[in-house]
Amino acid sequence: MVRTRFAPSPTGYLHIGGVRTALFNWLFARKHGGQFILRIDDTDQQRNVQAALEPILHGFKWLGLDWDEGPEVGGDYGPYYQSQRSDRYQAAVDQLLASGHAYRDYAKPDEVQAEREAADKEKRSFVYSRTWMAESDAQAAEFESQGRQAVVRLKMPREGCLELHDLVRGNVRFEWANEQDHVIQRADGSFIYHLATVVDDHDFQISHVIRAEEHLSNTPRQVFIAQSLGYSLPEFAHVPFVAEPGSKTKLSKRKLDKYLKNRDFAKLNDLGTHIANQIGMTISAETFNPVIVDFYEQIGFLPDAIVNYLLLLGWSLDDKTEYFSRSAMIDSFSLERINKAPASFDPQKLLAFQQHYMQEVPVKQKAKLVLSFLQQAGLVSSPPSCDVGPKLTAIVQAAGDRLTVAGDILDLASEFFVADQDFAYDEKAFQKRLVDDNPAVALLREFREELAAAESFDASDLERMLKAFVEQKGIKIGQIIHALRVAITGKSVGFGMFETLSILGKPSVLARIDRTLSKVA
RNA sequence: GCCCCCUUCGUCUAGUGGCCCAGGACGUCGGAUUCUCAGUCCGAAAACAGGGGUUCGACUCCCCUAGGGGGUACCA
Repeated sequence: MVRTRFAPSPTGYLHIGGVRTALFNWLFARKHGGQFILRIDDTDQQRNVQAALEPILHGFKWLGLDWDEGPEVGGDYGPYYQSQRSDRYQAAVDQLLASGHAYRDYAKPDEVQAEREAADKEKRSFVYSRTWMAESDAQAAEFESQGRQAVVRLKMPREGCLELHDLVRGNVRFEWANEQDHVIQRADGSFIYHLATVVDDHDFQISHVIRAEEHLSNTPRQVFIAQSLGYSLPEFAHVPFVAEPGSKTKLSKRKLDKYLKNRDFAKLNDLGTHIANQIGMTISAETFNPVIVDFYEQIGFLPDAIVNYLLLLGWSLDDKTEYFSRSAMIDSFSLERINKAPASFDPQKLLAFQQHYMQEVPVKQKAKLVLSFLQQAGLVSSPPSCDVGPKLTAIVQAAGDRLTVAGDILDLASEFFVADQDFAYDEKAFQKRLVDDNPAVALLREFREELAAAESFDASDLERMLKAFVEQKGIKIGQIIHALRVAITGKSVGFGMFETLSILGKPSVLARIDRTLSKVA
């Protein structure tokens, strides 16, 4: 039975690199009909674990990565919160102590530190002298009488080596002599991650530990713990981390300033803040940026786009397949095809996937996506009045592929939702197309009358009308259409002209032209 | 310092000794379409880190160097 896990710590946000690792775990479990488990790494967290966990669970749900055991769903192997598993960890430590695989160490931190520095000075690798190792209760009592406190350390082998087969890396070899007597329980009784994770993985019967590459070097000590406890070993697969844009350094949420210097990253970030501002979100770079999954939900990305992009960040099926449905990715996923080198996060490619998936969304559904942005921006009331539905459909239809992210609707179509007297003019466009000696102004005046007399405001009828008008005048369509666009939308760019006229409708179009004409005069 | 891992176009990648004077995708540049902007279509430039081996033959195997990254905590 395949059982995989992802262990988020409740930090209040879901990191994009973490999701990628989680995705691989999820995919592998689903592919083999196994379970995907969420375990909460809250050992060093204070209160508010639930509050800090909520956005993370929300992110998983939004992306469609469901878990079989863990918070909210429970399971037979719980508890799934590390903070509730201390008795298990204590039992493991006791067992290790009893079997001689660990010992109480009464060294003071600075004493160990001194040894470390001495080794450093002599250019040899540090190995703890075990000077304050208590081998008997009597010795322990003596150290304690000196006012010393104990930590529990692993009594690591000092010769031989460990050979491991990693499902991504292949065979890896470690010399035991290079390993320290790592601490597994602190002086205050709390437990170190490595101990906890080994115990949990065993208790949860995890079959495959799929985690970030940074844990590769930590694996020997974990193997030592597991073997000393008599556990059978899970398979390991160390996947490369997601790197910074244009770099090989691990992507982190703390180096935002640096990433913002990357053009593409900055562009994505700007898109986000632009939309956030329009919908009145109060944001800070701490909680709202492209490293955090929530960012994408807030500005109207599609989960499928993100998941597909992340899938290909370090994994590929072959030399041509780019788009994967959920079931296709589950079918074709394998650990063996995960790349060994870190892959850097490319905002442009993410956007390209988003564009592709957005193009596939049916108009009805796009209208729904877009509606919430218009409501948040205060352009449409909630609940919307009943004429909004058809109008929205027409707008989304007219927007076509211009809509990449749902939040784009605000730039694309806000003029359709403001009063005729209130839409704003792009002054540059106005100057270019509508200063009073521009011949387009007279044409506009004339065409206004034709529009007023029009019986139909269907896009196709309007197109026929303008073409006839243009032909009759002996001019090119460009000589009036740009002026018309500015006159009714205030902007120099937009949807197809005839769709725009049609969506606005006759009364609005006439009112807007009149308003513009009076501004020209 | 020591240990471990990694290294194909700007980026994501295909490539498991001859199919590769290296294929695809994003991006870039050029062109076409057009009422603008998108989109779409066509085309171009663009990479095997370097050096030694092994082999009839190396992007593919081995060694070295360089570069990058991770670990080395009473962090996870």
